[in-house]
Amino acid sequence: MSVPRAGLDAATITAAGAALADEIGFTELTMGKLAERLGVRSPSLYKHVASQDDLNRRIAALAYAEMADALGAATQGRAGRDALAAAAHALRDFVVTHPGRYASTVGLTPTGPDDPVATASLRGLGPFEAVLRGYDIPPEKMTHALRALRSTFHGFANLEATNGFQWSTDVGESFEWLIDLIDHGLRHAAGRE
Amino acid sequence: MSVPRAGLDAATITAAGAALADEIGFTELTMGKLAERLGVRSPSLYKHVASQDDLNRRIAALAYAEMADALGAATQGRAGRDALAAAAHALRDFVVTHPGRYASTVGLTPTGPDDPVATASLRGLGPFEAVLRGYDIPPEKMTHALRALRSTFHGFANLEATNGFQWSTDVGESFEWLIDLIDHGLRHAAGRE
DNA sequence: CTCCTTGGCTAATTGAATTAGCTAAAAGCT
DNA sequence: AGCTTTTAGCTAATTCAATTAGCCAAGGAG
Repeated sequence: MSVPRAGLDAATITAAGAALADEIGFTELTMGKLAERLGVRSPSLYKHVASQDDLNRRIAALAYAEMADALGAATQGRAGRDALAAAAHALRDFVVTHPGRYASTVGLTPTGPDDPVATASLRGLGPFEAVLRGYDIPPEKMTHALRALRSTFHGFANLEATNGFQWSTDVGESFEWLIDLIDHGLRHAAGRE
Repeated sequence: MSVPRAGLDAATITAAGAALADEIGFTELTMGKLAERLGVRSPSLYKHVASQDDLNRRIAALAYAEMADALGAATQGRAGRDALAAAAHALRDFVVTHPGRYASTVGLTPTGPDDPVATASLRGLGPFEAVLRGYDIPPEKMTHALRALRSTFHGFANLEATNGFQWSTDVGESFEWLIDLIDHGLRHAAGRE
């Protein structure tokens, strides 16, 4: 009796896992549910990914890569406050649209410098670096500025994603306000010594 | 044969859980390990807490309360950039000293406005509000400013806690730089219209 | 001293990850 | 086409943590 193969591979599984995580929530993602989604039994997944942790890392790496692309596209041809706002909005959109993917990136400690997660998260910084280039930050301060941008926008995204904001005051407005705050801070930083 | 009771209650269990989470990592915290630490069998814990999720929420609420106390103490009698820096450092210290407690607060969606987690996290904002009072922020912008502070410092703490910073450039220095950035941003916000 | 509530225990259930070992599908080779 | 080898998917079995059921004694109330 011919039963054709499913034709799975790590990339397909990772993509399906990311999609499912977006639908049902990252913490709800399970090998069993993912297998079912792919029309396969859970042990079969282990022919392509080593473990659930491995799967999670692959999803996170994918998410970082997609974020980098989205940020890169959004900031193309823009500079200064314009680029900053575009990057911030692109990141926020990504988190809203792909909550599961985003959650996969939160709280994952890279195992080492060669970990795909580490590499991908580094690559995700590229667009932020491009944004900063428009601010004349002294080169030796670049790292600080980069870290500041990451902290700020990931912090906001994270709070928003977990319902951390309680009152009803418009969150979008707060976001614009935050962009202004950072813009002025960076502009000032460009000036000092 | 008299076997004396352990004399547990929810508060004791929560405290022990928080301490254990700090030691072995929040994700490693398990009902079994916690029970063992308390010299009791795991089903016994269910006489005091409803589930692991319930336990996690209690730990998170405890963590928020402790953070609020630490921030409050640190900012006592300070104002302006001074208060800002004190709050930021206190938060960072807390995260470094109590990684498990901090992790418990990340990614927990409050179940409702009456959720102890929600209440405690709100209470945790008090000190930030006090800091902002030293900046003459227009009252209608206060919410935005509060959200900005939370985003920024939680974002930094989170990245640091998960090894998100890769290069060796001194993280403490980046932290100081970030404080400056926010300080100038807030000062500017106080001025505009 | 007796009754009643309640905290802790053992045994059993459930659900998810993961491993072992089998078989047939693909892919290569002649 | 036939033969061999690799490998993807399957079922069965294991492990481990959460949780529930049901028992019993400890400790407080009268």
